[in-house]
Amino acid sequence: MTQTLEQKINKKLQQTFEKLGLNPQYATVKTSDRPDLSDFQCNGALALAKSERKNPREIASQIAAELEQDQAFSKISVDGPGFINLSISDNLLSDVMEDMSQDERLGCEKTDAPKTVVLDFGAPNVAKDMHVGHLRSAVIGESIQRVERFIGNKVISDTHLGDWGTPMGMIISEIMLSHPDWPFFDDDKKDGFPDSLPYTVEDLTEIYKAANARCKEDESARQQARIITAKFQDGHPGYRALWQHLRRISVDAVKKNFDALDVHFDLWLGESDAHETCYKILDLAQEKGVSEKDDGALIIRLGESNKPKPPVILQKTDGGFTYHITDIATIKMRVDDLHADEIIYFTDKRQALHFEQVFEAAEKLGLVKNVKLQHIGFGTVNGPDGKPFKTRDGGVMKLEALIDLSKDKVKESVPTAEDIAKDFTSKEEAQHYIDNLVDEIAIAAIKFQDLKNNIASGYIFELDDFAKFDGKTGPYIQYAIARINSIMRKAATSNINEGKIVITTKEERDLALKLAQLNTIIWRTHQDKEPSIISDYAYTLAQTFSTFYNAASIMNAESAEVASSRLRLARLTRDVLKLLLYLLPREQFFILADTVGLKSVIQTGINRGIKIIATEGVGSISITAPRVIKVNTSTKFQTSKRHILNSVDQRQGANLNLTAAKGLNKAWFQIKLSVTELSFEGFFDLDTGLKFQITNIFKPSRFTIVIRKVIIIYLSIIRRYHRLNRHIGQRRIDHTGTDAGTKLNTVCSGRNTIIGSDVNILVSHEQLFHRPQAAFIIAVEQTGDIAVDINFGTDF
RNA sequence: GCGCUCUUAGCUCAGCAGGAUAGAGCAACAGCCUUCUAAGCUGUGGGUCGGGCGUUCGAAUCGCCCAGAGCGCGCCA
Repeated sequence: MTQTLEQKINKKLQQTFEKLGLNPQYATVKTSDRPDLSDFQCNGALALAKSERKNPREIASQIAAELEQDQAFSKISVDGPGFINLSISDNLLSDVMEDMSQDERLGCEKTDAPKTVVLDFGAPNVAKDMHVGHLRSAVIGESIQRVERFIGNKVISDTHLGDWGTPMGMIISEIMLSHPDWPFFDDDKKDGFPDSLPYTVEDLTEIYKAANARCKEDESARQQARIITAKFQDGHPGYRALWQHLRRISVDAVKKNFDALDVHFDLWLGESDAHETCYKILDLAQEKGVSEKDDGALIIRLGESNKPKPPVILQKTDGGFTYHITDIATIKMRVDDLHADEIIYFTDKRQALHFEQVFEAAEKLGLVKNVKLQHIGFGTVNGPDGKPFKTRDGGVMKLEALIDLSKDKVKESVPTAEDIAKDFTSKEEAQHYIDNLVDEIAIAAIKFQDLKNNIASGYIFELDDFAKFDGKTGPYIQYAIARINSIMRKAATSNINEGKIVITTKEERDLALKLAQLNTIIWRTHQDKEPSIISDYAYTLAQTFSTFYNAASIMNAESAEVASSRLRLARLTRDVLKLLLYLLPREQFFILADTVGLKSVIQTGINRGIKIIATEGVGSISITAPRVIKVNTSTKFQTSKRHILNSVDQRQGANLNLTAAKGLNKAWFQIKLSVTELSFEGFFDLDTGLKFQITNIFKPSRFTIVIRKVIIIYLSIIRRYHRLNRHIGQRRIDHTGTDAGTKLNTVCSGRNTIIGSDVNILVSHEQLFHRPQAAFIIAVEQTGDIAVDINFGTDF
């Protein structure tokens, strides 16, 4: 078993503490809050100062002096009120990295006392649509399931179906109304019931809705449902047979849903399975003398007498069982049959009181002697108004509706099947590809939203933001993996091999230190049952890697040793990131990671907005136009001295008109084009690529037009072309319309300045992917009105 | 009425077994493509951590009070 860095340091510290006769309880380090001062810090001296009645700095100095002898530390200092700042030597760090990179478990500890952990999450109801709450429960539960398994616990996950209550009676009653002749409803029939039902899960939800509506307005229907519920729970053969079908149809559908989310259960038990045990609970309550009759119901009183809690109701006045007793019975079963050491529930935090009651009652019944019960409550998924996400008409947001909503959002930024048809053998195939893509992006994005925030706090579902690929998102993490994969591919072809890790730069050091935190992170996630710890770490690790990646080349390092070392570090980073994504669980993104070429272009061309920034004069106030302008349309702008006056939403053709107001001496338009976005607006011709054209600048003799960066774009494209070995985009630059009176505006002179009024560039789609942003700066000096038309399209 | 949770940058959120200069992402602004995927990197601006009192050498973090928001409270699950 390899030791993690933190463990190694703690061990050294403990020895020192013991040697000095100090309580080793405080001999722990944590990652430094001040990375400028040290790698790790120990606050033990501050804590000890109180009990030892000594000056904390004195204790700290004593410890520091002792540690000085150890070669493992490169720097030890006592700062502030008594922090011990420790920096470790590069040798130790590289040793730890070596261990980690050769360990299958990436240096992560496995528990030496495996426990049986029962996880209760998902909790769908038969014949009811799943809603966003189920989604959170499932995603969070699945993540914890994977973490627990990874650290070596035995996990039994149970979805705990809602398959037993009054809703069942309501549905049976509703079906009875429309098919009274069905054999299920023959009270005397004992067996030989039909072995299938002509219903789909959609039918069932419709039936439930109808039943619900009926019961809401009609007391006799309600009464009828209650009677049927009682008979059904009591074992009425026909109702039971019908119910079996209902349950199966629902479970099949729910399984499909969960599979799509990559959520899996060991057991599909439900409330029904606890029914028999409920009677045992009643006996047990009697035996322990903790229950009493109150208002006709059998209850257990909870809380202190001066501070009572709402009681648990074991049995209703009509003799029916409540979900209190069902949950208590389920605990008993999990303890007796599954030998659970821990039972963890993942539900909406609004159920916190319910579980408090159930746990306390279970305690009183003597069921929790050898088991730890825990309820992890999560916050609600909220809409833009900060309140629980509802459908437009105020109903509960269904899971499928949410996914559809997300898909629609994703579709906005993904090309249509027609756009990519040429890359596939048939249109159907293209459509299929796009549909899958939209599915995956949408679901992955939803899951990411669920896991990136602290689970207890709920979050606002930002439909506009969630499909973005920038910043703290899943794709960011994945992108780091993609880059590493790319490096490794290249390394393999250029015969560069991994080698011993040596620390030569700050960036390497930072990355290594970050990697060394893995074990702590996973164990903290286990302890807190908080997947966002992993998600957060994955993000910062990817960030640290990006900095490392940008700071120095891996393939072209100063020496072969450094290259080999960096390669190993990169590979280790990738392995860690993959593990983290697995634990989150977000494998979907891997589809993105290793793809190159057109499919990548499509997959990644999401939300690349077109920015239009018009700047007035030099050093003046910047004016920002509406952020995203779709260029299948024309948007008209007028600039004044301070701001754009109008953004007229008259869009036609592929023109973008910029108009400066009268009386301006100088006007600048800086137009940033996001090329991939264009490509998805129908101007993406797979054969000819995309053309930009800047044309029709009025009164060319009267002002200067400088366009720069165009050539830079072009050059970059050439480079990409050679590397990708794909067909080159053509390029044509015309200088028509330039006249002798044109003068160069030095302010924006670049090395590739073109003076002209017409520029055509043709770019191919592969290149667009790699060069998604192009910028033109058009500087205009004039006295009258200016208008610049920019055409985007393939047909000029 | 009783109870639970929350309030940190313009927005969405981290940080909370007390610790040294409160962090990210988005948005804004300025740079960076002849170099391993620019979905990126570097930098700038932006906060009296809802308010008050207390405990402490030291409080976003612990306690009390107040304000605001949300949620839950015996026969629905």
